[in-house]
Amino acid sequence: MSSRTYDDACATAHALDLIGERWALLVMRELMMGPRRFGDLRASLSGLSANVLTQRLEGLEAAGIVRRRRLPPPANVQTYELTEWGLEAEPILLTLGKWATRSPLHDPTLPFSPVALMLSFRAKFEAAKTKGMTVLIGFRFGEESFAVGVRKGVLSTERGVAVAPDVEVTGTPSAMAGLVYGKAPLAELERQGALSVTGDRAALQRFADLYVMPPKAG
Amino acid sequence: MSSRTYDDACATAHALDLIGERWALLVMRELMMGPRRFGDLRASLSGLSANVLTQRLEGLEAAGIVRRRRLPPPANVQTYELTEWGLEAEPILLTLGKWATRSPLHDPTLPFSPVALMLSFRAKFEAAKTKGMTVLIGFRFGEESFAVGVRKGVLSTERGVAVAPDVEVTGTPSAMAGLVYGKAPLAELERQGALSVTGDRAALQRFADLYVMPPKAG
DNA sequence: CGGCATCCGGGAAGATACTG
DNA sequence: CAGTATCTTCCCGGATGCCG
Repeated sequence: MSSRTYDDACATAHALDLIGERWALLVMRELMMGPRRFGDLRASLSGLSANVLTQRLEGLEAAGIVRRRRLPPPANVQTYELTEWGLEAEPILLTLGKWATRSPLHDPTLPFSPVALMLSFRAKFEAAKTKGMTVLIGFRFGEESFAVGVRKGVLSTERGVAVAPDVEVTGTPSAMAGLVYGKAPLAELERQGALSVTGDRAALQRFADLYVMPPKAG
Repeated sequence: MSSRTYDDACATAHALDLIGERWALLVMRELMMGPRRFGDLRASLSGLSANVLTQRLEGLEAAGIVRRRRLPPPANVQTYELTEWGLEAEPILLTLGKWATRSPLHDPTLPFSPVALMLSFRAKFEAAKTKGMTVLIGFRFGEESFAVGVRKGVLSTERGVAVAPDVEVTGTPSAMAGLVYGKAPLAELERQGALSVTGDRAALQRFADLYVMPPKAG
């Protein structure tokens, strides 16, 4: 792929040859919840310029991590999606995220993409904390909707509108992260208009209470 | 750290801000089995030039991942070691390695550092396969020695000379990888002089048989 | 507008030489 | 041995423009 290789038989080094270039893993992150279009990726990754995105998609496609698909007419648009093997890279993203949560330099006030929020739910989920909890939450972040459920100690996160959810939340991923990770009071977030909630607020709060932040390092 | 940041609240993106620069994760890899000196790192990471290594060590130190320690006289040399939090990054390396093992482009004939071999043992170890096996192996790769043991379904890998091992192996990490991952016949490797073994060859073979390669992707 | 070339400035990476 | 200084090369990031 990249001409600048590590020339190292270690599989970890080879992984970095494949996906160690700037933006590559974040492009993969945005594809983790399903296919996306060129413009979607560009919109979710501010700072990534079009030419670099083109290069990354080419590289990832050549490596067998991303596949491009042209939808049949009348849609006739091109989408990018992860291959099966590309999807298997999810633990890499989750492990990186879990580790960096302890960084003293981490600034949670920066922009937060919807997909990143969903993956963070997966990364920090602990089945042992659910105690038989069952809940289905519908999220709406602008145009993007997600259904998040907990059932029998298993977390499910899917793109799409939730059917008959216990509670529906509209707002920004940042505000939702403030509730879950920053432990901001739900009533306060609603009062500010950062989140608007319809349905079972207590269920949403129970979901947020599943998550606790590890102590900072150093 | 790096002035070129992703400006993204996602913890995964922040991780890449911290350790996403070229060579950073491989420097951390070489520190995973204990403190090392500047020259050790350079020797293990061919292609990494001194100025870049200096920059990475400075950056990792500023981020709280690496600590530099000056040994007291008469040694009086400087060593670099991972902080506690830096050590916690090990799952990142293992996850990357496990994923990349399925890459069709992976070339296992390239140079292989001793530490990389030890970490690969950890990454691909499966307790369920050990079936009560107990074995202690001493490895010697040039100046570097390691003790690798399996006991009660737990793998231990430490730097240093093994005491009363079942079997001792001298050779290169690549040759050992050929035995374990390439399933090269031990007798053949010995005949070629790639490995020299004293002690219980069957125990070494049983250890190698713990490992199976997953199918390539694509 | 989506996708992808092209050009350019700045900065990081890579090789070499040099210093205590 | 452990870095530092310098120079070159190449990648990244931004802008522009071309086509469907």
